[in-house]
Amino acid sequence: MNSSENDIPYSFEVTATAAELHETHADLCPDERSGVSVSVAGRLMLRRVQGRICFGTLDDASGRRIQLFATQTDTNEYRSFARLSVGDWVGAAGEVIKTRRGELSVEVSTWHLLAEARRPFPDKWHGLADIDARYRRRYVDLWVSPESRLRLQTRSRMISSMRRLLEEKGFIEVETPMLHPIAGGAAARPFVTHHNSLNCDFYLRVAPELYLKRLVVGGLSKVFEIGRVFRNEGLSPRHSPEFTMLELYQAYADYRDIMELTESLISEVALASVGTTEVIAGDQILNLAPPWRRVGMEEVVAEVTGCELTADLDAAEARRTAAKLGVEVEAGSSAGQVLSEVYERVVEGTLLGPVFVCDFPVEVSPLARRHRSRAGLVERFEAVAAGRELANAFSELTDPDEQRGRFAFQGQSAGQDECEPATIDEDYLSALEYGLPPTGGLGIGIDRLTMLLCATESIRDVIAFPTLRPTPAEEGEPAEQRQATCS
RNA sequence: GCCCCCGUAGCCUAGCCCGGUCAAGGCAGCGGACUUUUAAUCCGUUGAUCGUGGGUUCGAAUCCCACCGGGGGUACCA
Repeated sequence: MNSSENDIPYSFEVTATAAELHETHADLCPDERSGVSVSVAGRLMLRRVQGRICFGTLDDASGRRIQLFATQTDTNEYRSFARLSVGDWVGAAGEVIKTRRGELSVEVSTWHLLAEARRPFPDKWHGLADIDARYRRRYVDLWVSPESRLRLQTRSRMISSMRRLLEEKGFIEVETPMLHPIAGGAAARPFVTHHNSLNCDFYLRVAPELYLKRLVVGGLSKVFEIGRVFRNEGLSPRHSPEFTMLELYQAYADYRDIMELTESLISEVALASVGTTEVIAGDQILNLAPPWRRVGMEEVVAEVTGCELTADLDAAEARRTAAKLGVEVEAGSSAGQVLSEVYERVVEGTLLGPVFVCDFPVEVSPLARRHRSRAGLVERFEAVAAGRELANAFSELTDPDEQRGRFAFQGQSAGQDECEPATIDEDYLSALEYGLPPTGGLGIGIDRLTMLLCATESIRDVIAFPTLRPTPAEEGEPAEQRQATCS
């Protein structure tokens, strides 16, 4: 089609969606007319010209499609209509009818081209098979692959129900900095960026944890944040350099309270977003309805491996047990580190769940409070479903002196890696010195939860625009030049 | 970072293993027929230096090397 912008209207009044029409006119019989006039708009996905009549399939992203029925006698500009391309945006007005073959349709009397698809759409039947193209040109993928659109819709419903549930429970949503002078709250390699007028480097946050707990010190006793965090590490079907986390903190609560909160939150979010607590995990089905099983890490490791491996074991003996199980550990590893390593390597992946794996070794949990009765462990749990970590939570460590000691210990091990800034967050310690009440904290990976609810295996499927290597065209002019023109 | 696999017209694929009328088919596009189609159908037709660059060879989509992009695995990831 040859169209100029002059031919395109500035607005178009839509009076019905395809989904609404299918609902309202479900009882129309074949070859029956409704007498109702509507106007619809969307993308033309198929077109069948039959001489003096023409059928088109309109997709308006409402979840259903509606057929457009045009005839030479009744349709304005019929000849042009019959020449529309697959992918063109069309607004059409006319009576709702059912064709002789029983397909609900809008019999087009007037119509407008709303946007021309100048680039050809992918194969109407096969769609986009090239995975790279699906991620790089998601705007095409969303039309061609309904399941892609569905996943983003599910994600949206999930997050909005999560907000609603937390607000109902008295939590307030807050926003903490993304630019951190010190990358804290998780042991991940950060992205570094530079602020020109302050002339200093910042790290993109790897977790909001330390700032959220500062707010609890400040008296905001139930806070949560849903936001992006950034980790400069490898990509995989389960890891994206930027991903979305929910973190929440509740004063006066311990990790047992947080378990109850977690299982109710996740099961209700599942109900609200996919309508069921049963989700498919490979060839199995798991049920997210509470209560979830609670089991100690030491117990679940014994259960799965048949080996007694506890945090208070002699370190050398623990390492021998790991070797027997085929798990490589570093030479000087403590029993707690070995326990955690064996759990992650051989146990976690086998757990269908949902299950709370509780009481982690203190060495791998620098921000969690010591267990009230078990030596060498902390009050921490991970929620596991389909062999993957869904949530991580603990009774927060509130003692500033012990926190300083834990940071120092982490600094020693992190110091071996020259890329890891091992700076201690003195301001956070000072916040603790002003007093953090007993607090329970929780982190949920939103992308992983979406994957579980959508039964998909790749994190890229639940992120609209996943991180990819830029194409040469996207890299554009060199950074130095850009900086010079901006400053 | 390392290992394995993939890259053919706008889209989906065949050909690659055993180099030589192999650059093929379908959809889309373009021209034509058609008043009830559902990936409409029928007739005709345009379109690809086979990811890029080297090499081997009389001859390479096909074999070799490097690079680019992607996928999977692995490593890093309190």
